[in-house]
Parts: sequence; C-alpha cells; structure tokens
Amino acid sequence: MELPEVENVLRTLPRDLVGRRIKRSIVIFPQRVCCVTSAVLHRRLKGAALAAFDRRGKFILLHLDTGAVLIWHLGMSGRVSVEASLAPMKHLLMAVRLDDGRFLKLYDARRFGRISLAESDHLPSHPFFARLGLEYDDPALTPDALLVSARGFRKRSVKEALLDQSFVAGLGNIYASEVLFSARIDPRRPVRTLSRRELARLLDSIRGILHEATTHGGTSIRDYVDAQGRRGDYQYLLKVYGRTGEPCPHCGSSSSIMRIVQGGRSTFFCPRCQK
DNA sequence: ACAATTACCTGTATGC
DNA sequence: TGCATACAGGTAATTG
Repeated sequence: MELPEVENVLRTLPRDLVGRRIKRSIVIFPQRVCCVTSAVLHRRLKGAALAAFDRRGKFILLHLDTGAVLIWHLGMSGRVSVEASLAPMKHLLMAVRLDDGRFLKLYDARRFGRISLAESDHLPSHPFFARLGLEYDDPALTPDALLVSARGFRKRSVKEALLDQSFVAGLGNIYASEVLFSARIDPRRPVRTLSRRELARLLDSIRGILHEATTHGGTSIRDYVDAQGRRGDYQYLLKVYGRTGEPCPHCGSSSSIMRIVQGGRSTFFCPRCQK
C-alpha cells in the first residue's frame, strides 16, 4: 500500500472510534512487532483511549490519550477493519478489543506489515521515522531540497530513489512509474544527473499524482480496500503501470509501454516520451 | 562504504 | 489434476 491507500484507510476509519477505550490487545505474530516487546505493547495499550488518527509516509499512527502511539505499516497486503468479533482470524496480525465490544484489526496475508509503539513526544526519533523523508505536501520539500538529496545517491536510478523513503515519504512501486511518466523522465537515469529544472517537474508530478490518486480512493489492482471494505478507482486512471505493450497515452505510438526490472521491481514507462 | 542480491511471506495466475 | 514458475501496493538483512 502506498500513501494514497494509507490515507484512504485513515479517512474511512469510523469516527466513533475516537474516545473508545482499549480493553485488551491481541498480537498474533510477535515477529512483526518492532522496537518494543509484545508485553510492553500490551501494557501500554490496555486502558488507553483512542484519541486521533493520522499518518506519516505509509505509517498509520493511532494516537492514544496517554501519549502513546500505536504504529501500523500495511506492507504489500495489509488491511485495516473494524469488526464485531475477533473471528475470522485468518491473516490477522493484531487486534485491539474496544470497550464497546468492537475489534480494530490489522490483517496481512503476506505478513510484511509491521507494528510498533512510540511516545508521541519522541516520534521523530523512532527508528521508523528517523530517516524518513518529507511529506509530499510539505512546503519544505522544494526542488533545491531534492537536488541536495539526489546528489547523495551515487548511482541509484531516479526510479530507485523514488522508492527510497528517505527521498520522499510515501511513494511505492505503482506511483513511482506514474510520477516518472507524468514528469517525462526516463526511470533509468541516475538521480544525481537530474537538473534542478527536472527535479522541479518531478516534484510537481509527485504532488499531482499522489493528490489525484488519494482523491480517487487509491488504486485497487488486486486486493486493496479501505477500512470500509471499498475499492479505489485510480486503477482506471493509471497511464503506464501494468500496461506493457499498450500504446502510449501521450505520444500515441503503438505498443510503446515497456516493462523493465530495476532493483528487483517492475518499472513501466514510454521510452519515446521519457528522456 | 556502497550497490546488488536475497530474505521475509502467502495468494493467484499461467503454462506444461 | 498436479506441479513448477512468475509475480504482487515493501523493506531489511546479507553479500560481494
């Protein structure tokens, strides 16, 4: 799940969760709990009330009235839902039982999702966030800031840089290809060779694509659904991702969308438009 | 110190 | 019908 999907999960969490107190927590896969023991996690959650929900990059932050923050990362296949019973347990990573009997649940078939807990005063120093890049809508994210960061990558391609969460927080494999197509930049270019002008275009594309995808409820190619179980619409608006062999929607040349592999992940682009 | 590869997982689609 | 392979919204550990 990338930023637009995570944002839509947050937006679709029932508002009446706020104020509910946690009776107990259940961790099915302690291996997915990071930086804190399950025992400490349970102790810190029990009796606390849900206070606010937000996001940093792809991390979901569930703020409690005690100052503790429960952190969930959805990995590739994570799902959040609120249900009346603990069952079904299949693919359940963790759940919290609330004082009204409901369960706030994190499912993840592939178990790449991650769980942690931090104190809200110390969030920036938590290992999840210490090296995380700026939010795409942060005014501090400027072409010059990207230029400085890009120069720090010795020979990474711009596609690989977009997947690196220290460059910009929140992009994943789908939107990295879409952003580069929108900016007309060849994904194979070493990121340090991009001019300030090109990075400005890249930044405009990052902002445009992530905002548009969020507005459309995210991308549901296979499994993704929000916290209400609804699919997004952005899969219908993808210009290059998953469209190998299709005509380019910009230059129109037939079967021009190519798939290549970079860092073990698929990249889709139009070699005619993207220089 | 760095870049490239492998590891962690399960589910689904495809081809023999 | 198996069975083998490829691939999937991500990141960390390991290898050279």
